[in-house]
Amino acid sequence: MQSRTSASRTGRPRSAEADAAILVATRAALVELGWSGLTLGNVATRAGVAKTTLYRRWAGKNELVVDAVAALFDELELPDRGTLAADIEGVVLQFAAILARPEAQSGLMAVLAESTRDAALRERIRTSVVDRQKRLVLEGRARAQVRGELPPETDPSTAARTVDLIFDMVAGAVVHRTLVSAEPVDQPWVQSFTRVLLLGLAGAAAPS
Amino acid sequence: MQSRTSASRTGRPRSAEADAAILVATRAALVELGWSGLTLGNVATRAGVAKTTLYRRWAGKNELVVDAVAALFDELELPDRGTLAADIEGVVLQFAAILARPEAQSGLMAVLAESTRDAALRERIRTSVVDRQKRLVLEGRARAQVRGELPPETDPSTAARTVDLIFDMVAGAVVHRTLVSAEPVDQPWVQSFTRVLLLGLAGAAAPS
Amino acid sequence: MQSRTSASRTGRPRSAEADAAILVATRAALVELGWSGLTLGNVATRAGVAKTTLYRRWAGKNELVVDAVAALFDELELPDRGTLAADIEGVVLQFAAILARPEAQSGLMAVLAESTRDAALRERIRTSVVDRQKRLVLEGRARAQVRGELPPETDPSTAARTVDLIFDMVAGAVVHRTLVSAEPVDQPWVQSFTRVLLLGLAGAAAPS
Amino acid sequence: MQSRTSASRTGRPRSAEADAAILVATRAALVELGWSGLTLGNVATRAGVAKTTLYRRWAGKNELVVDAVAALFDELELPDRGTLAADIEGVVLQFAAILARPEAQSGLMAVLAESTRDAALRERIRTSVVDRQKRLVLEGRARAQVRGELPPETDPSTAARTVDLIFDMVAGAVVHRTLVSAEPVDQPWVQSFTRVLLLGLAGAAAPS
DNA sequence: TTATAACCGAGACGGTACGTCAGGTCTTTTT
DNA sequence: AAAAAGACCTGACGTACCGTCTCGGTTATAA
Repeated sequence: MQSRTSASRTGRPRSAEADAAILVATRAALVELGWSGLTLGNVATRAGVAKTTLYRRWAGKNELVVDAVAALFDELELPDRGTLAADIEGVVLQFAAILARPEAQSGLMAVLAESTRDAALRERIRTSVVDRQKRLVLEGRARAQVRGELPPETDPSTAARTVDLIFDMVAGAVVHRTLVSAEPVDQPWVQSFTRVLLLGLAGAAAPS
Repeated sequence: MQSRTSASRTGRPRSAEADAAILVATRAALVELGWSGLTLGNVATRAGVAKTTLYRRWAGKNELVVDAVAALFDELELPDRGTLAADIEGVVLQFAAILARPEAQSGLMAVLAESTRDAALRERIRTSVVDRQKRLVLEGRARAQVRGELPPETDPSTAARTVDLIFDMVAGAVVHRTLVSAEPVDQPWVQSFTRVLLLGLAGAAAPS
Repeated sequence: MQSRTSASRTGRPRSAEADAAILVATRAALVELGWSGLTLGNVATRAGVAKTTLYRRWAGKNELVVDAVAALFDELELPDRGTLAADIEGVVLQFAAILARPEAQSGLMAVLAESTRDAALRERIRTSVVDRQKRLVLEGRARAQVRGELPPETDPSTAARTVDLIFDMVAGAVVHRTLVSAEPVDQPWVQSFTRVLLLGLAGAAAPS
Repeated sequence: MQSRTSASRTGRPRSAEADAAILVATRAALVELGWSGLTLGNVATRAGVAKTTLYRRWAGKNELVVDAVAALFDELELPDRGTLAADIEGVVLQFAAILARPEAQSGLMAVLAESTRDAALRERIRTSVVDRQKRLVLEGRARAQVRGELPPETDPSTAARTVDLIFDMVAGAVVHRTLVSAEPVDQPWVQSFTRVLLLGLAGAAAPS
């Protein structure tokens, strides 16, 4: 999240309550006001905290919102549903449920927009949000390999490229349907999508 | 874009040059300053136009940027490359080329973020940007049906759902790879992606 | 008021109605909005006239308001009330009645404020407003001399200085009471004032 | 001048230097630009202060100018010159000297014009400017009564009306000569004026 | 137990951009 | 050629937030 350069032994320690209150207030403000309407002064007031306290911990609006939104993705899990298809459907629905929240929608997209011009922000998003999602793809593949649904990978670099492709296809499709098409990611859509994806991957793995 | 309620016969007409200069200036400002750095005052100065002239035509930053970015998608075309796979690869590369431009990246994402809280803006984006892309999917399918690569659709509602699915998968994957993964959409990736997509669609069309 | 350089024989003649309508509208706007709230656009709309028509006749807000307010002073008259004291009381009451009007108060003072930095405006005010008042002092003195209440003047320059002094004392006291003290110029006040003034002048004319 | 509703103990205190710098800058701007040319942005720049700092202390141009000009009248004094006539001549010359300053001329008149439509502003002018002048009239009368030049007042309400009359006559005549007639208030004029005034008052006090 | 150090709230500070408005000018069609 | 209409440029308006700073005060560890 944020840290002081070195652990100072002396002085009053930072309030842990303040941190939590600020993140809660940030999400509430995102829901009510959206990204553009969110101001740090407003967040500070909601959190019952001075503006300086906020700036002591985060560099600005972008960083704060990344942390506030990243927490939403902590709940992403991959319970074993027995088959690869069921696992994928499960995680897609979870992901869609998070994306459907207003604080995620406006916050995440706006922060991505800013990240196109800010490498540090992009890195922060990657570690806080993206990698947390990608890990599920890796877990799912490993589990499917144990089950025998997928062959063990031979070439590591090919395998990495395939994971990236799957990740972009899954996350991209869900994000696009939610935010651009503004259509619900419901059970029928998820089944159709999963079917196309798995059949495509299976076909591509076979000799052309 | 924008229009007066009724064609007023009298009075000085609006300058067409101003319109063009403003959109050009907006794209230039997006490239140099990004979404958050872009100010309407700066755009007006670049365009050699008064701020009021700008506000007379657009309601605000969002609307202006939508129009400025939408023009980029006018160049999307679907030349006949002989096969469905080649057509898809061609349009994906075109789409990726547009998305790779800095003015499209920061502008488009930010405007999408705002659109999550503004229905009118969402509609404007749909008509100006999204539908222009979706049209290519429809054209591509029709052409493939003529070639015999795809069967003619039987149920119209199923067909529409399939088109939507394809659109979200194609556009979503490209957008996600470009903006979130920040990896290039190059020839190898496009070929892998197209192969998975087409095999998946073919398999899904066949009886399960 | 205003004039074209030469009587142009050709072209559409200026509307005389427009002139009157503009001045009426200006006074109405002064009453409703005051000096600072008065805008030329508003005046033009009230008068049913285009803004250009207005600028063709007056150079700006100051000049327009001077003309609009000057018309109020046309009604100043000096009917013969039989004695010098009665004449003075009459004209003071008339003057106070005009000053009590809201269009005169805010308009006149503001224009005077501007005139401190604009010689042309000061001259315009003198000819349009001030001289019209001063004339009454001259008439009153002449009438009093005919009646024998005042001796005929001997030294013209002394006489001129005396007229100026009287004028500043009369107009100044009325203006100050109305606008600064914000107290009414009523019958008792006028009588007290006139008594002090006339006794003072009589005493000063006598050898000290 | 201005004050927060209650003395807040916490928070950064307001800069006293800023206050002084703003008032100095306001007077300088009045001299250079006049009332209509004065803008709060310009004042802020001159004072080396942000525009918001200015608005935090004053509600607008009118209030600021009143305070800036009021300070000029702090120097009004009534040194004992031995006789009532000399005292009057002294204070009139002082008052005229202040009025002759360009910052007083344009600022004061314009603010008076605005005050005709703004009771709060009128009250502010009264306490800041007018009462400071009127006090001199009271002091002068008291001193003359001690000297025996004037009888002690019998009826308080008559006395008050007389003070008001004197005040309007003195201040009105000086203001009118300075701003309307645009003639200098020099020694000869002041002597003539004082002579008329005192003789008039003496005559009026005697039985008619 | 007393420094000392970092924290905390409050709120003023110098700035930047906002979106609006008025002042004047210019361009078009109509009279 | 004047008129009505309305777009145009300029520049000020008053507001909102920004991110920084200066206060008076509050916890902590360290001497």
